Amino acid sequence: MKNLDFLTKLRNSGLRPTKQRLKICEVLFDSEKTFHFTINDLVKIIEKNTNEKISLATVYNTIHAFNKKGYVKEVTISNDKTYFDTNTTSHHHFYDLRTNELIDIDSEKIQLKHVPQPPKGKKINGIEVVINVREEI
Amino acid sequence: MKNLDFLTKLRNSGLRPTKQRLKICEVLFDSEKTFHFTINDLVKIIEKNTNEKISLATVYNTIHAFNKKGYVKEVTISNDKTYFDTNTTSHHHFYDLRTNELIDIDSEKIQLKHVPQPPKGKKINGIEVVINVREEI
DNA sequence: ATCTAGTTTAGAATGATTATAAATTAGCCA
DNA sequence: TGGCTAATTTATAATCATTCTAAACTAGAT
Repeated sequence: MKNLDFLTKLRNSGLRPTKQRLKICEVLFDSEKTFHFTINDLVKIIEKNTNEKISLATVYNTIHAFNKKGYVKEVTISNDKTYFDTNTTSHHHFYDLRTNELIDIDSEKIQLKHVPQPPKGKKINGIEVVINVREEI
Repeated sequence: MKNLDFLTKLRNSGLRPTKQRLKICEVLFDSEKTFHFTINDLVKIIEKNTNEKISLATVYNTIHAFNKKGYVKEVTISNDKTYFDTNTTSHHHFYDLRTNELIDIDSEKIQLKHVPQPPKGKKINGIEVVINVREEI
């Protein structure tokens, strides 16, 4: 994706294309592969990349906005840090309990035999499967 | 379960049966049904129940010890609070995104068609399925 | 009854996240 | 283009869950 595209992508979603947001787009979406990150990871990547400071608050704001728009996806894995994923397609994860490493599992690789009936008055909003793993002994 | 049993249960696992730990056992394991709780929930329940203060640190310590022993189970659902479950059997959850309510799903109700191969050198340590739900519109 | 290691405790420290409010900037309009 | 306004960025403070600390207390052994 080109920088121009990020500009229109942002505009189209009602977000002003600021220098900071364009940089964040570049880091997140100009990569061959999708990846997982924390807010802190992202700040470090950007600052190393640009030699400029970016405010933590800006990164929080932007990532939350992107999450709402569906440009990134929050992954609920750990209770002490929030991870995000640039892979927004439906998929699942291996999670290494030792190293906190997250590894994608393609959606097709996991299928439930039966999807249980949701509680009365509630509608299913998504299914998350996490397979915890450890290094073999 | 009787108080005497908690005493031996604690002793057998190398935990001294203190007043605080016995009270925590009573609240957690003397219930008809299993339930989900946060540390704060538990402190409130105990203090209402006994009209005495219990230190937050004690509850953290004890629940972590119980978690290690497998007497409670940590549930990874939310990024901002840690939930525990007195149901330590293998099972899964509905999670209401609006109300943060957790509802058990029996293990038999959920089966994977295929369990994917774990990454090289890693061993599967457990599978967690969370079905997110919302109130119907 | 005494001693020691295990526990409890209040309060401080930490670390992620959110709130605040002042300074800056994008986009609009004349 | 210049100026206006609302959106955005920013540093910093505030919040909140959790962990740490070190002093006081207690269970269980001798």
